[in-house]
Amino acid sequence: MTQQKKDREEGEKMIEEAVDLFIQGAGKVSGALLGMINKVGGQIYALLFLEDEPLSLDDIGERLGVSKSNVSINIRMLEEYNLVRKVWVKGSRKDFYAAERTYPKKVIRDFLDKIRGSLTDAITTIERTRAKVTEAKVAAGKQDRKRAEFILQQVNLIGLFYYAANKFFDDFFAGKPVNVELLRQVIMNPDDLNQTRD
Amino acid sequence: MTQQKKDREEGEKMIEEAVDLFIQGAGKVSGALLGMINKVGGQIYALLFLEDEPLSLDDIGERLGVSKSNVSINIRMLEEYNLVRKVWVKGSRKDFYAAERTYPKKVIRDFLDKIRGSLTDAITTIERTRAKVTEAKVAAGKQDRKRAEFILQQVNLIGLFYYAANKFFDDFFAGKPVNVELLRQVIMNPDDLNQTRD
DNA sequence: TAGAAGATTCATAGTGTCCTGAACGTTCTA
DNA sequence: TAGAACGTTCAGGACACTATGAATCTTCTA
Repeated sequence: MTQQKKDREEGEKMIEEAVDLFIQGAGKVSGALLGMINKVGGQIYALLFLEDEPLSLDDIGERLGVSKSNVSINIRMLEEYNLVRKVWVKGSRKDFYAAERTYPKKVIRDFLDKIRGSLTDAITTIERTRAKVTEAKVAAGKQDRKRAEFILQQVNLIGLFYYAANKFFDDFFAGKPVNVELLRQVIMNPDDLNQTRD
Repeated sequence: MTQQKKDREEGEKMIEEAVDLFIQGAGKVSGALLGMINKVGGQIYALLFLEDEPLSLDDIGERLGVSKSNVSINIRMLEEYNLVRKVWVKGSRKDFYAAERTYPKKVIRDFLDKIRGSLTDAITTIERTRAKVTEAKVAAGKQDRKRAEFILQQVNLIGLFYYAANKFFDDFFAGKPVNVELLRQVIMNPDDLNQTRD
């Protein structure tokens, strides 16, 4: 075997190792994020993303060391997320899949939407609580009225953050200029702002 | 019983219902977020947050309908997050707890830090993959060199987003002005940017 | 110093998610 | 039309997370 041929084989091996690295990383990150895509889902996407040619379920399962049924389920999820599309390959009865190249757009938007959903939930809760306490205050005796006041004050305090965060997302998605200062002020302590100045 | 007294009792009942509402919402939101604080943890914090006086483990467990051991474990977690502090109450041997009023600052920062951690992981993976493929390209034969090129192109593509997101967070925490446009461009489709203009 | 009061730890059980191989249904082809 | 080639579904098992009551540990006090 010539030295050149040895080099070529070494090169191929290294490429596959690099892909493995990428797949592994993708699995880790997907698994960590808000329960949208699980580890194997992320790995499948990563594999297809680095693959020029579409792959079959068997290809994917074999490459990732994962059962075909698992691949089947996860790839359907990826399809629903529009992260992957079925591709027809001439002369084969198998289904082949290729990665959509718009990865971040879709996933990240869904990720942000999920956070937004939590913010909306929080604000709804805040509003409802405020309304109910305000109503109760009217009927309440002196003692309870004081308690109601305190609760309202606390609820308003917590509202500060959620409204700021919500406004940030709204503006961001609406394409408006966003005011980060509002959020920064609510999140950071003044100390932190000073000490991180460079 | 006078009408006034009835009103007062009604008022007190409504206030407690409002607090329940708030607790319920807090549990839901906590449970949904990145596995930092679980449902009961969120509920405990919510309860203490609306309570003027500090509460004991027994108080909390009874109010939330949850075992004392559960409260014990969760409150320790809240203490570690600096969301709650132990308070000494004259004349009692029990531990009492009160909510820190700095809620959003700490939790939200940890939340963002967790996202940042994922971004860092992703970027590390991207860098490593890039390095390895680049190295492999040298030794590779013509065929593999093409594959290496393709992989590099793909990795760079995905890097676009992660670098933009990472820069956003860095600038945000450093107190620098942030450029949201970069992120917007990577996440949004041009269509979306147009159609959401108001 | 016994035991009461309080907090924590532990073994156990419930729950949800994920993965697998086997069973199944469908479509093609010899 | 039998059977091969596929993809999907399903029952069961592994695992992580959470909640519970009992057991344990610690501190106070009668």
